[in-house]
Amino acid sequence: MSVLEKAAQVIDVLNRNLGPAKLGVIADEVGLPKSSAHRLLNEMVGLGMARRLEDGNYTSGYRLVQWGHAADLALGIRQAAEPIMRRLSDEVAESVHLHVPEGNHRVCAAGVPGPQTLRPVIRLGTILPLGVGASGKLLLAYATDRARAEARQQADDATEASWPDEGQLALLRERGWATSTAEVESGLTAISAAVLTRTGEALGALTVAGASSRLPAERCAELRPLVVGSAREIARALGA
Amino acid sequence: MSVLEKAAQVIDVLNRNLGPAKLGVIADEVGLPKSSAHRLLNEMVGLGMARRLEDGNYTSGYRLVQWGHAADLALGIRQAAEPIMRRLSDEVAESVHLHVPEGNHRVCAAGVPGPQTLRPVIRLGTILPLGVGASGKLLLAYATDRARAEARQQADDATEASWPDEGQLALLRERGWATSTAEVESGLTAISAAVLTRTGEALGALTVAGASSRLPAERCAELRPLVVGSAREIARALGA
DNA sequence: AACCCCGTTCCTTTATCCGGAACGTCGTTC
DNA sequence: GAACGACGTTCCGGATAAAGGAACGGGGTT
Repeated sequence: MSVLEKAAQVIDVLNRNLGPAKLGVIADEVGLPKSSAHRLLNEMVGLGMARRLEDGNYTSGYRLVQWGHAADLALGIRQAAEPIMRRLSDEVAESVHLHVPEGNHRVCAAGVPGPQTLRPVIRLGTILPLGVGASGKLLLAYATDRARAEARQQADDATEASWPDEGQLALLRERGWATSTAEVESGLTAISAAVLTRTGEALGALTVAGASSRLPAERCAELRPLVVGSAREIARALGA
Repeated sequence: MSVLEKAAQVIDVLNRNLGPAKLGVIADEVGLPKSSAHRLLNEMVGLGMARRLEDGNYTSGYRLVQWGHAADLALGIRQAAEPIMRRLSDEVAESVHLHVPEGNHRVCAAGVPGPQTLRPVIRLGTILPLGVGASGKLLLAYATDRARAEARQQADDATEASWPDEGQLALLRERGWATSTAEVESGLTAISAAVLTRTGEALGALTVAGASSRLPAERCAELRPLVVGSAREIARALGA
């Protein structure tokens, strides 16, 4: 295993615990001998990827924030989309996500938490499969044949069983929106609208998601035009 | 030179250009033979640190966004401080920064851009020296003797010449605020207030910065209580 | 068609990384 | 207060991954 991969795992551990972690714990979780973990962490501290607190524990370093911020700017999407998403979130009083396609999966590129206590947690950069959930199916409909085939291959049995056929995908492409209930998780309902370029490619999928009890069919129908409208607005803001 | 360091440099190049970069350019800037750069980038793409676009160019990957976001949460400061900073920025119509001490320098931990076209650029994670600028001097005043000595050693000649003596530092500690004009850059004025724990340690320095022409002495005096008040509020929000 | 610029692959040398073992240091227990 | 245990740190020879020169492929240009 390469150093880079190990470093990535260490960072993941540091971030997962959302708090300082001891050397031993890190070494354990990554599956490294203490001495190796020690050497690696020392180097990472030197490069600013990690920090060492006075009490000896390790945490994420400023360099990660720097990189993330810069990468955000490079992607650009977040800056353009978040104001619009925030407004939508206020209007519908639910959490709003934006997923972008990336190879044969999708990545969370922006998110605004809703006012509810029970709400989907937003974690930027999280990878989710195509084909699952409202935005998953929607992005699948716009994906290349190759990405679609790969995504299907990676799907688990349950997902594979309910895989949308060509007709359904064509319908989704025509409408530009999708809904899902209990696909990603039981109790979770989502309404998703495509953010399209002028040429009809999908830049991303804008999604309102919340507890199913708060989002029955009629409420979804109410929300749908708002989601579709905001998605169009984001597309415009991106110059598409 | 270690792989990790090279990877960090590659990421910096990817972020600096704020746009896709070609293999050759990256290899060049990092000072690596093409074949080595190629191998490294391939691995980074595999780990999600970089992405390859259809046209063959490389960009930052989603993993960086993920890490940055998580590191932000881990630090916690930004979440607590930004709403207060946004309000302050609205009130004073200038850019607002928050710097935290880290070893013998300071790091930009949060920022809200002001409405002006001519305004200091905010780049999270940027490292600045102690002792220079309003927040630099302020944080220097609260720094440990060791950090102070190290910072002084690293200072350039001009900075060294105007290095604050013990008396000045004591004054800054007593007041809890500082101003600077043309210290970091000519034409740039800043007013900074310390964010303190209950025990009197500095968690950070809150700074309003803008063009000197918009911030003459009397305007600074006007702004000062607002900055100090917001800094106190952030301290309270952080549970200090 | 010939050329050139880039990216890609290959392969051996080399330098880096690995991790067990031994050591220090602090806090805990008897 | 001595012995123990947990945890971090240092060291060093062997294992391994990284390096980069060289040769190849392919798309665009003169």
